[in-house]
Amino acid sequence: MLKAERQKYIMTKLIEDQKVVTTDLALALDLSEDTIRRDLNELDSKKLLEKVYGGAVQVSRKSTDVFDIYISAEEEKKQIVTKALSLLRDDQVIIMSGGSTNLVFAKLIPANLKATIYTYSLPIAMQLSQHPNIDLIFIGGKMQKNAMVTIGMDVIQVVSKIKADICFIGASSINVKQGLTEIGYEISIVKKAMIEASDKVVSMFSSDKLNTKMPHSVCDLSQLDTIVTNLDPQDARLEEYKKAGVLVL
Amino acid sequence: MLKAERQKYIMTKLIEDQKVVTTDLALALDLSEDTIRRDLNELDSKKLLEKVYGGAVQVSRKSTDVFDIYISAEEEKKQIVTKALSLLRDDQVIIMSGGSTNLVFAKLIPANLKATIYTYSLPIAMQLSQHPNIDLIFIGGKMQKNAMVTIGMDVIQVVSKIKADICFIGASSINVKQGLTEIGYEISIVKKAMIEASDKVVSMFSSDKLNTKMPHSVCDLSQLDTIVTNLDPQDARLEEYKKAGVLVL
DNA sequence: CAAAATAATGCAGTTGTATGCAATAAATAA
DNA sequence: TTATTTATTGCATACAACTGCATTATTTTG
Repeated sequence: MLKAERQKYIMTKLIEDQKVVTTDLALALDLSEDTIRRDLNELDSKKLLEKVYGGAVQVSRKSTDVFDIYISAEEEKKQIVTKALSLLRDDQVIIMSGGSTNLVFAKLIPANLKATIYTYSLPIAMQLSQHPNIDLIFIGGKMQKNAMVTIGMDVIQVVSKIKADICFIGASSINVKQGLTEIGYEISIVKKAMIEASDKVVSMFSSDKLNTKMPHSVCDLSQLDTIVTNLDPQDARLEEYKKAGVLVL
Repeated sequence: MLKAERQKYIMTKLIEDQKVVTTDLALALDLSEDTIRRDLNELDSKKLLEKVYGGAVQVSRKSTDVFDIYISAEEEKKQIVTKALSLLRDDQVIIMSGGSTNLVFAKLIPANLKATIYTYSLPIAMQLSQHPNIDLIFIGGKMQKNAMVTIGMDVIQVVSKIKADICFIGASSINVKQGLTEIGYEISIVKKAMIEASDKVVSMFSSDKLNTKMPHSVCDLSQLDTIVTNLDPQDARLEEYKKAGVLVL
């Protein structure tokens, strides 16, 4: 039995019984108590449980943040979205797609901004529901569960009736020739509708998305007004995008 | 045997067994462990699996709980909703209102249940998006931000078109004369629509809601099929409800 | 087609990790 | 308090993983 497997077992048992006992685990897994203790210490230091004399108990939930989604390279994303905050104005109507970059953006929207935001992403809606001055409208439909966004015709229908000032689109892939492309067909058509519905189109992404390609086209560069990346706008890698008429922040 | 073929085999085995062991794979594929390790490293860097000491395991589905909402008296609520799990069947169409009791219910729905669930509560949708076998449909509209639910005509319109087998309604207040009542007008009409749309109506709440009253009527007792509380069904406080024809769990 | 470049594989030596055991320390229970 | 249980520490052993290198396929190029 692998160590990782064993620790998973311990976590499962912990959730079932609310606690685990060192000696019981050693018996059940046919291992020395020392090993179990080492596992418990490890899991404890990862804050996945709390070690106590004789075993371990569940970790008491924190309460500062409403939810707990892992965001890779969060610092980098903060830098990106901070640049985009300058695009926000009071009384705008905004559409936001899903994606962790947009989620970071939602977290950083200043508390005094008054605006109307449409979104179809659950985490973003959760985040924005904490904001005191934003009118929030969730676009319903069938959920794509892993991404926690709604998709399909219901979404398209609602989006196509919005008259938005600006939309913020997450990007899976972008390159000069094909523009924005997506891995999923359904997401691609939703994003097309977002672009149709908005006066201004902004996309935020990190530089590793540059010059990559996915199967389903969203739009070409001419339809993007602004892109925001972690690179300096003067960076050579962005040269071609600027030539195509896109504003680079 | 091609490398690609081999890696496919590894991925298949990983899904079957939840894990793979380096030495076993080397034996089964008649290759050195080094080669297997190189494969595992490759697949790891593609994030298709997670390499661990001795082998590899499946990529950890984000932490079990995606978010972190404080639920008062969670243990009591667990006891209530556990009783209600017996009402669930495969292939049902279900509508769920918001509320922390329903959220606890959502957490405890067995992983093997296959059903379609409509909801207009963000936390419940987040929770259910973790469920492997549920078709989830979110009912969009304007968000009532403190409660994290959508409300208004958009919601009513969608709900009134659903043909549901069963709905689970959280209760603010219930008493024998007025039935279910709510503090907010908008929520009350959404719940009315839910009841219209469902063959069977279930409400779960703790006993402190019994014999209390709010301004806006939802329905009277005759429209409720089942109520689920923390009390023993034989408890005297539930006598009148049973006389009114409600099934008490 | 042959030659060259590239990739894949296995091997040996080294490094790192996991585990159990024994001795000792700390915490709990009587 | 003492006795008992549980934890910690250092150490030895076994095994897994990594490194660099040689060998063999495979692909690319002239």
